[in-house]
Amino acid sequence: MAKKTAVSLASAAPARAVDKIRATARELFYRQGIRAVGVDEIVQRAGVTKPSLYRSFASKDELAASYMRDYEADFWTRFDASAAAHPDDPRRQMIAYFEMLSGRTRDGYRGCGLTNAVVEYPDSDHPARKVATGHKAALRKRLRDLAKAMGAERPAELGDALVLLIEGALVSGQIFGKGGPSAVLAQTAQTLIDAHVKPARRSGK
Amino acid sequence: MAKKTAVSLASAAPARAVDKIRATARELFYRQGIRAVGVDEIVQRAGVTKPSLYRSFASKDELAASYMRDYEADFWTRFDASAAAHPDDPRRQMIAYFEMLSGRTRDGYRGCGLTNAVVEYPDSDHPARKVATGHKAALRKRLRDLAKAMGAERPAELGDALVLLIEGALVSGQIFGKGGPSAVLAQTAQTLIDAHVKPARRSGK
DNA sequence: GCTTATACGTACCGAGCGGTCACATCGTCA
DNA sequence: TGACGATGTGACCGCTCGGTACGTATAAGC
Repeated sequence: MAKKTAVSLASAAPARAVDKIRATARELFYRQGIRAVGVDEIVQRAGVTKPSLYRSFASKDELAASYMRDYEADFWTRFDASAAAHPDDPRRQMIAYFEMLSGRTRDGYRGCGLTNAVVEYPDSDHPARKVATGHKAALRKRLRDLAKAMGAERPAELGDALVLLIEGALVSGQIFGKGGPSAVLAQTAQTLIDAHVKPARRSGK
Repeated sequence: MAKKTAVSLASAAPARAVDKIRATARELFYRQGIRAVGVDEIVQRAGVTKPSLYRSFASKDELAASYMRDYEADFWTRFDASAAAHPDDPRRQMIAYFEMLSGRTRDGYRGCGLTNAVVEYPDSDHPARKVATGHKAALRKRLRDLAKAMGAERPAELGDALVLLIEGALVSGQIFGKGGPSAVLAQTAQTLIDAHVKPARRSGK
């Protein structure tokens, strides 16, 4: 009842099988890990059937790769949101991201889906791992560009230091849980930036 | 031939089944991940049989927990070696560890077995995860103590910053491989320590 | 020499895995 | 009305998973 026509009325959920699969796989893969979740569980929780899954995805590995792409898109959405809050101030952009991340990695955080996938699949040929490592390379470049924009003396070094810090926060969140070391995240980033962006023309603080 | 009596002649290898299982499981679990390795593969590569495994370990999960304990012992061996090289100089001890770690996380590094296990097993009841998180808590405390010994103004904060850095290096090593951000590891640690251990009485540099 | 305990192997189990098949059903648009 | 695309049904595949019942070799102890 009341669930009829009007298919393309923007977000008037048609709820296609493939979309339900993506959403469910995403939730289960992220929460429990990719290897730990079977395709049967996915289709059951999604309320669809296995042939529907394999009509849209060539294999479980490809579904995992698709999950990676979706996760990556969300990552950049969050990352860009921090940047958009402070236009023309790369330093504040960076700190804003770390503050957001500090909050995110505190509670029942399960880490970064992309980092977790790299850990789960050491084989560099795995489609999910390829997406994940590609994203990390892009993030590394982005941080280096940001470091350059901040006026760091050696941008590549500051960028890499921030990579280490971010990955550390991502993984420490799920190791230590609530009272974990992520509380010092933003302050630590601040310290590193201060050390690399020396004297003249510091925007924040 | 020549492989008879003399069982307890110290290290005159009797090569018991359980030892071969531990060594093989360790190698496979570390390289491929715990979930990715079946008990059949372990016993086959170890040259033993399944009942031999289950006579020494209650389950695969318990074997994984045993692997965690072995890995942890090796971790502390490496950690203590860095410390022993610079007695009575906590600052140099810490830097020495980071330098060693920077080298380790460069080549075909597969990350920290303990961290990887936490990622693989999000369920906090899993025996392997319990060992791993227990170890990480001990490491955190150890770093805090070291920060205190260095004379840090806020030891807990420096300790936690170093936790983030270490975990970041551990996981970045397997994400980025050879040219990864671990190259800046020791320098970054130095920067953080310098910022926390303020003016008077700095040993190194 | 016979027993006993220790250490190990052969063969097997039920269940779940990822993946596929032929066919039935439903709603949509022409 | 008829054809089409998307989905569900239910059965099935070969394989691998973690785990076990039971038989066998060996070396020490009396």
